[in-house]
Amino acid sequence: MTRIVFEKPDAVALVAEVFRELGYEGASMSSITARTKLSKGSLYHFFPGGKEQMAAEIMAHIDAWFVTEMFRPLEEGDPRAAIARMWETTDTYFRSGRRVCLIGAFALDETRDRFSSAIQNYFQRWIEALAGALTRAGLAAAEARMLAEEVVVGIQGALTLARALGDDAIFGRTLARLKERLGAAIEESVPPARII
Amino acid sequence: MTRIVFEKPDAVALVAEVFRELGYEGASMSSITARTKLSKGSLYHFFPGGKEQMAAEIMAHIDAWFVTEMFRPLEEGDPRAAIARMWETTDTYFRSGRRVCLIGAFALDETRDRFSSAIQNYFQRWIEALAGALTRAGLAAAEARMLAEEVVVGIQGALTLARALGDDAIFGRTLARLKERLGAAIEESVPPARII
DNA sequence: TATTTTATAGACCGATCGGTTTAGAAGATC
DNA sequence: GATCTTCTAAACCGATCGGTCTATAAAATA
Repeated sequence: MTRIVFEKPDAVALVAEVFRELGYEGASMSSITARTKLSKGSLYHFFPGGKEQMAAEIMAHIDAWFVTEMFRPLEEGDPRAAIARMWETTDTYFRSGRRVCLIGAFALDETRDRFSSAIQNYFQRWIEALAGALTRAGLAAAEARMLAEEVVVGIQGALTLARALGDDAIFGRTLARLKERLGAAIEESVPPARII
Repeated sequence: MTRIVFEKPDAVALVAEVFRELGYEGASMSSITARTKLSKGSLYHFFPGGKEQMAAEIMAHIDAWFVTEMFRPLEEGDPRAAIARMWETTDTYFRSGRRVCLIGAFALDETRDRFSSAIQNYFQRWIEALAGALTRAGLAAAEARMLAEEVVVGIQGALTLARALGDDAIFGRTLARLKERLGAAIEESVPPARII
């Protein structure tokens, strides 16, 4: 028999796609083995805690990726550059609306109760990181916070509607609209010194 | 033994709440019987087609409700009044963000493939009905369409984030923001005759 | 090359899955 | 009140569930 060998990071990524497509409850062990080609033996070798551990590690992996690629730049880097990068990262990560947000999907059913703190942390950090960047770009804290919330809400909503309507274009339009709105808000708030 | 008697409309509503909480795959027959107090006998009497029929009838029921309470008024009634009513209906129906959108949740995993046309119709009609009302209120068709899309996207995103953050307040804030934006757009487009 | 560790394949387990059937209670019709 | 239809309760079904276990192949270490 032909034996296929996997490394754990690959296993995490492969299983993640199955959860993304089928949801936590919808992803049965047999569907995971069928779609990833990982046998049950391999899966339980990498994830002795079973489905729950798989989901937990996947979420941690996604979170870590967003932290380095998006959150930390927003928190620490040049705000305008980091925001520009955020639009690209978002569009690329979600494959222009064709890929659902696993963490957002987990939030909707009772799967949320299993992973509530991971889910909460992810969205909270996204909103706060973006709000921080907007504040450093010159916006008032309250306005920055509201706009950051609007952006993350818009991204999640657009992902839902892109799937619901079977039309990715809505994701691109939403991203463009949000980008413009943020750009306009930053423009308006340029410090007086530069206007005079 | 005490026998509990149900009528079908009640059965639909009760089962709907279970799907809402657990998702389509997460809602097992045993969890449905446990939460609704409907026995398997009753459930298969009302829904001989099993889970799939339950979900289909629930979606049809939700759709019909939205048609009479929201879509038709937007399509046919006074646009400003219908839009005002829409904000109230939305807030009430989704219990200020504590209740998820079942149709939106179904859109995210492969449950979508079972009910794709019902899901698509629901969101398409919402967007088009609202765009129609905005057009009749004086907006250009393209702007109306964009704003309508923004509103439905915002509502869906806010529902996701309300659950994810465990904070209903975001739903109210989003609704208020969208309401204000729509109001401003309508104000701006009052016909010249009324300005002069 | 011998030994040990790591990872894979798949049979196997009890529990639960969605769904069916049967017996009979409650409601409706006469 | 007899009859018929509607509806409920729960035992029951094969299939699938998530998870365990064993044998062994491959890789790493010696």
